[in-house]
Amino acid sequence: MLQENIDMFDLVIAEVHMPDMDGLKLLELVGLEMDLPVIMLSAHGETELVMKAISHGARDFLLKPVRLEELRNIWQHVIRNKESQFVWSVELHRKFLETVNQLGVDKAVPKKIFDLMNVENITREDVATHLQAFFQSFTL
DNA sequence: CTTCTAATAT
DNA sequence: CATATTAGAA
Repeated sequence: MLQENIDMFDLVIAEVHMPDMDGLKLLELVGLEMDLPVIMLSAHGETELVMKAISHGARDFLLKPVRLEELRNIWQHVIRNKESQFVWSVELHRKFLETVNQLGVDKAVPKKIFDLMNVENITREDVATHLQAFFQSFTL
């Protein structure tokens, strides 16, 4: 599945002990052929095993039973690295300001600014957040 | 149902 | 601090 559809996966969580393929081998394969974080899973926390997994490139090592919280944390880390954080360059901010002025401060609402700016890789939410921060800094 | 916005989380 | 996410209002 991985080899056919890399794009569909963000994260691999693999049991160390598997019927046919050794979890460590999978780890090596994935690490070698694709750029996916792999998390190893096992019922036993033998130091040797854990260290082996880590040194083979595992991002983390989970012990069964896995608590929901751990899973949550890991997922969030993966997401965070995956989607780079939006950054307001000086030019972008300039454009933003122009647009706001053009609309009139009272009529400047995220959707309108967003539509008018017409910038790639930007979302309405990005604009909304920036607008919020902008007003906030203004009232300081 | 979409969008806004204050509050809150990261 | 800057940006992201959420909740509840509009």
